[in-house]
This record gives sequence, C-alpha cells and structure tokens, in this order.
Amino acid sequence: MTPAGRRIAAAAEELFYSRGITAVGVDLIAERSGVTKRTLYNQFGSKDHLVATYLRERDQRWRSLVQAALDVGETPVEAVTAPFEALRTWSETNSRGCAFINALAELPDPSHPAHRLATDQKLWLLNLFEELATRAGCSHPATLASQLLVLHEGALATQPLSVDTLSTTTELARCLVRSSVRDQERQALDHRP
Amino acid sequence: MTPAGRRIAAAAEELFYSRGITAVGVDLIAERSGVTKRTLYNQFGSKDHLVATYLRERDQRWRSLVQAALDVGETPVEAVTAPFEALRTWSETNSRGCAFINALAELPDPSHPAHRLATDQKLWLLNLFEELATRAGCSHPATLASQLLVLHEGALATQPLSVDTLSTTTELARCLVRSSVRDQERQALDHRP
DNA sequence: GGATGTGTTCACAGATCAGTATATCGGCGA
DNA sequence: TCGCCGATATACTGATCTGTGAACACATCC
Repeated sequence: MTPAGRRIAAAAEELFYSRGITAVGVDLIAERSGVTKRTLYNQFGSKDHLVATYLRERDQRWRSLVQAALDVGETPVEAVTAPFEALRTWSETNSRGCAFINALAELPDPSHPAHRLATDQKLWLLNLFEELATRAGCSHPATLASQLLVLHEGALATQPLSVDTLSTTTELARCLVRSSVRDQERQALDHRP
Repeated sequence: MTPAGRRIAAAAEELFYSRGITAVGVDLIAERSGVTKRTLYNQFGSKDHLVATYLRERDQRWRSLVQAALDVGETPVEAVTAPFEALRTWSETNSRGCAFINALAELPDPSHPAHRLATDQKLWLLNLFEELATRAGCSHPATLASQLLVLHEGALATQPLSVDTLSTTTELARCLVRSSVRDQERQALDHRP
C-alpha cells in the first residue's frame, strides 16, 4: 500500500467508526487524508472495497491485541478470559461499540464483504474461547465458549450507554471459567474413586 | 394518528429495521405506504421525527411483551428472567439485532432523539432487572442486574451471527439468579445463628 | 354553504452521493 | 533522456437525498 493509500485507510477508519459507514462520503475521506478522490479510487476501486479494508485492518488490530494479552504468559485458566483484558485496553480508545456489529446494522445485504468479515471475526473469537477452555480443562468447552462470547458482545454492546459493565462482566467471566474447571476436576475424581 | 400516518409508521418501521435508517429514503417509505411524500411531511415534519416515532413504537411493543411475560404469574425468582422469555418470542420475528443498538450505530450525534430513546430503553431494562432481583430476594441486585443486562444485550448482538446463543444464555441467567438467591439465604442464616 | 382538515398531484430546490474523464506534474529507473 | 507510475487538479455525470411550494379534491362539521 502506497503512503497515500495508508493515509486514506487511516482517515476512513477514523471516520467510518466514529460517524458510521453510510453517513461518511468518499469526498470527506479524500479531503481528510489530503488526497484527491481520483487517488482514492485508484487505490481502492470502490467505497465497498474501502469499507472491507477498514474492517479487515480493524480485525487484524483486534486479533493482535488479543494475542498480546495471551502472550503475557498467564496460567491456562487465566488465559481463557484474556480477551476481556484486551477489551479493557481496546475500550479506552473505541467507545462507539463494535465496528462489526455496527457495520452489520448499516449493511443488511448478506453478500456484502462486511458480512463475512464480521461473522468470521465473531466465530474466530468463539473458537478461540473454546480452544482456551479446552486447554484450561473446563467441563463443557463449547457451552462455556458461547457464554463467554455472549458476555463479550454484551459488554461491547452496552458500552455506548456509558454504564460501566466491563469490570462486572469480566469478573463474571472469570467466575464461570473457575466454576467450569472445578466441575471438570470433580467429575474426574468421581470417575476414579 | 390518521390512517395514512399509521400506514407510514408501519412501512417506516419495517424498512428502517430491515434495511437500516440511513439507507432508507423518505421517497421509498412514502411509496411503500401508498402515500405522497407531502403527506409524510405533513404528518411527521421531518425524517428525524419519523425515526423517533419508529423507535418509540418499537420500545412500547417491547415493553408490552416483557410486561406480558411478567403477567403470566411465575414465582418471583422465575420472574427475574422473564425478559429472556420475551426475547425468545421477539427474536422469532426480529432477526436483525437490536433496533436501538443499530440506531446508535448509524446516528452518532448524541443530540439526536434516538440517543435518548435508546439509552432510556436500556436503563429501563436495567432498573427492571434490579427491581425484580430485589423482589426475588437476590444478594446483590444491582450487580446481578447489570450482569443480566449484559447477557441480554449479548444474546441480541450475537443474533445476526446465526449461532444459537439464546437458550444457553437464558439458562445461564437463570443459574445466576438462583445462585444469588441462595447466597442471600445463606447470609441470612449466618447472621441469625 | 362555507370553513377546516386530510390527502393528492406535480414540480422544484439545493445539496450530496458514488464514480469518471482529461490533462498535468514530478520522481525514478532504464 | 525517455517512458512509466503514483498523484494531482478540475470538471463533470447522473442519480438520489431531504425538504418545500402551490393548486386542487374530498370529506365532515358548524
């Protein structure tokens, strides 16, 4: 990506997230990034492609943040709720909710690339939760993973209400994981009396 | 509201929810409701007012549904999770997530009437949870209420992913309530030995 | 019978939307 | 020095957006 392309992508990300996708025109993005509309179209082809790039970059940044939270080297049980730690950092600079949920709200056409990106992101998180839960020795990893996903999305969705729910939600998530681990350990004892 | 006004409101609700607010023009709403654009503006004044009406009517419908779920006469403990029962019915015909979260995503201006409506709706639910939790004898009603709200919004937010999370979430909510009631009962016993 | 209110028809304003055409400029490698 | 490529400037298309103006039809009520 050329320097102009990076400036365009950065301006698009800021504007799309803060003002909404449909509400932001390409003219504004070009003006904000100090670039002509012609350059924008030479780089990205269409607004839809620019939207897809916006979501793709955001997804990558989010996954890197989660990976960083996993890399600090916690115990397997603590690692399960690492995405909630990442969310705490993320929320400090992203207070307008989940960009993917917002994108789905604005772009109802299921064939739009944003749909795949949004769905893939959530499913990635769901699978990550399940994998981490399995590794930590939880009793029903799939069920726990979907519960953690709901908690995660709920914390994101209630964010624009300016009611602090993240700390309470994180605590509940940790509690669920610990309880699930205990269940598994008890079952293991019961089966080997 | 005149007959034409009702038709307009009905068409607007259907279109706004299924396609998004910004993406739907007043011309389309007028055409769908068999009405001229002039009549639409005579009835509602502006698109923003029509949007506000759309959200207000939806809010009323939702609150009636929750009230109906409460009126079936369950035990106080079961009543706490009645909104989740209402959500099950609601989801059958509303599979595009929460209209208020979606509206907030599209209308970032905090002075837009949609913001107050959305915030008020969520706070109403939060207060309802707290009130029901208190009535059921839960140990920390405020904390439990915010956890239930997060679960509720999470179940709504994950709905467009076509991954069934509602039943698991409802079960978790019931489990939290029962556990909270047990805590309170145990504390009561401890304090009166 | 006139007044009022609801709704219709048609035309229009002014802005903004995504996307394109054409011509030019400057740097960089061959 | 010559082409090539990223980028620029300016102007434009055709569609769509919200919102308005003015004249007219039809009903109901006083």
